[in-house]
Parts: sequence; structure tokens; C-alpha cells
Amino acid sequence: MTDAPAGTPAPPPPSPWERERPARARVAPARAPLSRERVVEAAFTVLDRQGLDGLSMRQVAAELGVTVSALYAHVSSKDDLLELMYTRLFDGFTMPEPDPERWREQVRAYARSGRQRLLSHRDMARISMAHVPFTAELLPHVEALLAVFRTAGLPDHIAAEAGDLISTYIDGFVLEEGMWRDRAGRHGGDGSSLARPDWREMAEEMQNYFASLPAEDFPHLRALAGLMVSDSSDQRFDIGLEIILRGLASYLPDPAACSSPDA
Amino acid sequence: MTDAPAGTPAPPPPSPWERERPARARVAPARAPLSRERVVEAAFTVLDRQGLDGLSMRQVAAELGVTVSALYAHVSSKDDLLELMYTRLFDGFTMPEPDPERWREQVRAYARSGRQRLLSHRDMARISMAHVPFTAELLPHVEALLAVFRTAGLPDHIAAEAGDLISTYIDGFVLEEGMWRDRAGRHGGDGSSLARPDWREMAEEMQNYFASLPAEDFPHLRALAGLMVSDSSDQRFDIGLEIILRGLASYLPDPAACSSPDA
DNA sequence: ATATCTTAATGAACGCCGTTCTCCAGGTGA
DNA sequence: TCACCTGGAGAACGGCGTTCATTAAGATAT
Repeated sequence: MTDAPAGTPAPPPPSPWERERPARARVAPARAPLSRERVVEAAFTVLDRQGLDGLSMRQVAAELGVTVSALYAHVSSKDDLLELMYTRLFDGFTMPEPDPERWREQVRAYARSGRQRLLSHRDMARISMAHVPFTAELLPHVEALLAVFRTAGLPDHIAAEAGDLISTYIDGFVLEEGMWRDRAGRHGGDGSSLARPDWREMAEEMQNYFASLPAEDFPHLRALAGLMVSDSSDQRFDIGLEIILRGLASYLPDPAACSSPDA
Repeated sequence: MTDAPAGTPAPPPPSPWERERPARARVAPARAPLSRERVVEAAFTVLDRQGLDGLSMRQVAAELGVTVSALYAHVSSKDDLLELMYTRLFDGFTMPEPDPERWREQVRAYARSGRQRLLSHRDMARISMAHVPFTAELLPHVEALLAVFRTAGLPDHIAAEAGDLISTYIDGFVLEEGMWRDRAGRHGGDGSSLARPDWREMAEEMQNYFASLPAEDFPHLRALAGLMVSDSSDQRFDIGLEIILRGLASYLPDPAACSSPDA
């Protein structure tokens, strides 16, 4: 991970009498050209280790074995860095040629892969939620998604909203996933435990809590608690996605598409 | 002592996964100028004036003419304060008795009033997005929404997702609204100008930008740019909402409900 | 009336944060 | 050789959330 001073144990602090000789000469050989890419990369490392709230310019600099001011030569601000990270999300993201016959599958694939990308880095949904994909680099992706909707035959005012709708759904779903995960993580362990927090125990506790609610006041919550807890996130994601897809399909001339399971 | 806002139904005991709020914050008996309520109120004042990024404990204290540390007698942390503000969103929020015949109108009304509440304070959607309504005080509201879906006849696994889906939609839509508003505000004025930023000019500029895109690369974006910009936010909100409602309706036994306009 | 207890509020402090500024070592080209 | 450039260091500024010892002021008990 920390490949800057590879393997070398932490050097002792320089004694005051040798302050004439700055330790910098030893530490900084010409072998480390800093770059925007390296900064972004280090930012992802810090993000995954400490979460968005622990992602500071100082931590990124430390990850690179560099002072914080050095970062500002390659990144104009922290917001700029976050935007670079957001843009990085879409790298290699390609949409197939729009096929009116398979638009549902195409949108499903887009949404699922979008969710996977958000899940690939901690707190990534929070970063994504704070940005709008209408930058120059990201417009082609928006275009590709709109192409699928319009080619499928959706009316323009529906297609215009559909992109926002499913993007919001993806971000919002993963955001919520992350909040539950964090809560479960804080709940049982000291944080330094194994990667997977006691998710199972958490689910059980939720089940118990819902079951403990007064039956006359919360009949529906009690009835659905099992589904909300026990279903896998992937299942729940697909269900919500399917609701949206059916809603979109209802605007197509072909009425049969409306309620076909199609999954 | 715990003078919860009157009228709300008795909240269930606190769930195990919500952050424990140490009861350290006690209500002063008689002659206390400062109170939890006043702190939250001042926080809203600061929020509306300076936005979420400018909402600091120090600013809230200054608003009250008090030192920062005084706040911590009534609020256990900034997160606690934000959660109180989030909960405040739902004050007086009531759902009518579920009517299977009118479930669409009921959900529409819920969503629209939810959006209005989010719009009533600057950056409120950002706060809402960061919270889950599964605290003791808020569970009744979740129950009421689920009741509408279940009473309407939706299958359980659909109803269980539907609540999350429309809540996420509301939050996400208003969040995006706010981001555009902020962008427009930063764009034209020095910030000290009139309340309404040059929204019109911004829309025009976006129109021009989209129109300037190469036609062969962005045909769909160019075709839909007018709709995305010129339509009022209220219209766009209703369109997305309708997509979701239709998707939900497709799971009802009655197939006629699927594509009925119903608006 | 005096001493004690309680409690709201203070003010200083700690350790972070993003950002900016000055300065210097080392390499480059003339 | 010397001036120039550049990438990074280091210190500093103001602001942040939070904690803690202390004070002032009322209430209570003696």
C-alpha cells in the first residue's frame, strides 16, 4: 500500500543538532513524480480505509509521503479532487447500442453495473449524490442512457425524466445501503475488527425490534419487517428497479409490456 | 419533563440501531432562556442564511448570543442537532386513513407535501438524505405510508420497497433542485444580491450549451434539452412521481389501473 | 443569615481541517 | 558559472467539533 518508502522502517526523528542536514535529501529521491493520477489514487486508498469523513487533504498527503501543500500543485481544491473521484466512477462505463427490443435489459444492466461501481469504494454514493453528471466528460454517458429510452419509444418528457429517475434511484439505494452498513459496523465492533461487521446480528436485532412494536399501532411495519431485513440487497435493488421499469413501460404504445414479468 | 411536541402519537421505544442520545441534555426547570427547541430554531435560521456548509455550532451559538459550549448542554453533538432538524421535518405530517380507491392520490399528496417541506429550508434535502427515518419518532410515518401501499393491494415485497423508493425519489429530486439553484446562485451574482438568483439566465445558458453540442454525438441530449430546462420543477416532479406510481400500479390485480392517466 | 448544593453558561484549550504563503534545494540551459 | 525555473517543504491563518475546569447565580438547608 504505502509504496513510497518501500519497506523501510520508520526513521527516527532527526536530532536537533543535525538540523543543518535536512532529512529531505534522503527521503525524496527523484523517483517519485507526483501527478494528478497519483493524488486521486491515494485519495481512493484513504477513502476506502477511513471513509469520506476521514478523507482529508492531509491524510491524502500522508498517504503519498508528501506535504499537504504539494497536493495543490496537481489539484486545485478538495472539491476538485472529489469531482475527479466522481468522474473516475464512469471510467470504462459503456452502453451498448440501443436496442428497442431489449431496452429493459439494457437499463437493468446499466443500473446494476452502476450500483456495483458505487459499491466498489466506501462512501462512493455520498460523493456521487453530491454531483451532477453534466460535465463535459460525463455527458456522453447521459446521452447513451437517454438514447436507450428514446429508442425504446418513450415519449420525450418521460425519457427526459427517466435518466434522472434511475440515476437517483441507484445513488439513493447504495447510499442507504452504506448507512446501514456503517451503523452495523459502529454497533457491534470496535472498528478494528474484521472487514465484515456483524451484519447478521444486526438483522436479527432489527427483526426483534420490529416484532416488539405494538401490534395495533404498527401492523404493516411488523408484517413487512421480515422482507425489509431478510431479503438480500441485490433482490431489493432489482425489485425497486423493476417498479421503475414497469412504470416506464406503461408509457409505451404496446400495452402488453406493462405488466409482463420479463425478469 | 420530556415535553415532546403534543399531538404526535406516542413513539415506540428507541430502536437499537439508532445512535444512542445520552440523556445528558436535560430540560431546565423554570427560568431557562436556552433550550433544545431554541437551539434547533437558531440552527434553522443559520441554515437558511448560510447553507449547510455554513452551519457550524459556533454560528448557531452566535445566533443565540451564547458560547459554543453552552449548546452542548442541550444537544449532545452536531450530528444530534442535525437529527433533530431532520425529525422536525415530519412535525405535523399526517397521512389520511388509507383508501384503496384513492391510493394514488394519497401517495401523490404525500410526495408533494414532502417535497414542499424539504424546500422550506435551504439544503434540507442534503440533511434528509443523510438520515434514515427509522427512529422511534418517525416510525409512525413509515407505518402510515406502508399502510397505504398494503391497503391498496400491493404485494408485500413491492410495498416494502415502495416506501424507500418514493422517499428516495423525493429526497433525490429536491437535492438536485438545490444543486441547480446553488449553481445558478454562484453563477451570476455576488451572493448578496436579491433572493432569486438569475435562474432564467442560467436556463438560457444551459439551452445554448446543449444546442452547441455536436449534433451527431448528442442527438438525444439536444432533443430533450428543452424539456429538461424549460419545464417547471413541479411538472418534472409530478412526471417522475407518476412513473413510479404506474410501476406500482402494475402489480395490482386490476390491469386497467396500469396505464390509466388518472391525473 | 450563612453555608452548601445545583446548574446554566463561560472561556480556554486540543486537535483536526482546507487553504495560502514564503522559501529553498536541485536540475536545466546559456 | 550563473541565472532561471520548478516541485515540494514548512509554517501559518482562520475555522471547525468537542471537552473541561471554572464561574455566577439561584435554590435549599441549617
